[in-house]
Amino acid sequence: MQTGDMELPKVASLGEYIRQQRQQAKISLRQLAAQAGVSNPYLSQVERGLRKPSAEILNQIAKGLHISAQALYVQAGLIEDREPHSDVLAAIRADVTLTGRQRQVLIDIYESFCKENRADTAQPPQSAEHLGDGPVNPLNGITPDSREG
Amino acid sequence: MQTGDMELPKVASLGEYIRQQRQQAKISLRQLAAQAGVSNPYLSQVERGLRKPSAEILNQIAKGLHISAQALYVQAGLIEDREPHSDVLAAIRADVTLTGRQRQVLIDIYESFCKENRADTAQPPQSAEHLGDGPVNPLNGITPDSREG
DNA sequence: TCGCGCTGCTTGCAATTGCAAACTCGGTGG
DNA sequence: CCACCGAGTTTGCAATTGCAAGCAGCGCGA
Repeated sequence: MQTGDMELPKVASLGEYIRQQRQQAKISLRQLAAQAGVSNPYLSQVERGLRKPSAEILNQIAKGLHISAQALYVQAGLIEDREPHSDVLAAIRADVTLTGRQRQVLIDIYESFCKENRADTAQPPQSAEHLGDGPVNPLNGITPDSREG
Repeated sequence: MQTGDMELPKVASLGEYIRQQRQQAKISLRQLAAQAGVSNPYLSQVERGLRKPSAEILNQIAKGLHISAQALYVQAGLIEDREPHSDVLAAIRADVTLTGRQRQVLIDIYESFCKENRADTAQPPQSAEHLGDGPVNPLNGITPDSREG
């Protein structure tokens, strides 16, 4: 492929995304490289968009970052953006192993994170209104089991 | 040539899957190669597991086969079929609006909750049960549903 | 019998991946 | 001052990807 005109920006955004996630996780490039099982110089090049990592490397990086490989694939433009942001709340509510109190804690934390991010970036990525904006009733249909001490 | 089929088992299943899908679609190798935008010999090698295609090629092949790229990635072992434990973890991991740190916090909290609850039900961690046939506990009314939807 | 087109497979080769080693820049302590 | 450590980067190099060209087998019409 000699005509490499439009290939660079794609991976650039991927690299920026990786770097962003890494810095938010407060770990160094070498640390992430070790956790992901890739070499540090290569990770550096990937983050700057100089190299286009293979799927395997991408997967390892995702593991090292503790994020889903799908998120990276979407960023890399390798798969279509499925559901922009899945129902974390729905999954939490549907988890029968959690006690009502635990459920409430998770929901509170998640919503506070969403709010934090919306205030932080000052640019809402997509329509995230249906999360904390509306009158979300975390206890709807779920009786707070007082079996938890 | 002695066809050493089992010499390269890793990608073999992926290649077989691609070939299967192609034959089910009733198209020739060259046709699929053209539709996917890859060379025919390379596709041949991929189908026989002699080459490990990059994510881009995989994506193009998925497009040419009119199947989801995710299916191919799963077959290639590049993404987990799904988290065996919970939908909550999957949802958290798939949420691209969270930062890595936030994600880790949520995961940690959720897992600690799970552990806490496991201690309640007195279920030991992973144990090789090939010796005694340790079946299920009779009182498990709230076993984590290990089936995805 | 040829030739033609189609199937898939094998062979070199340019380009790229991914790594080990070495390099640069800042901070800390002797 | 210099040694040391950790951050990220640069530099060659082995291994691999992915392709163009060419090869062998099979069915069909003349």
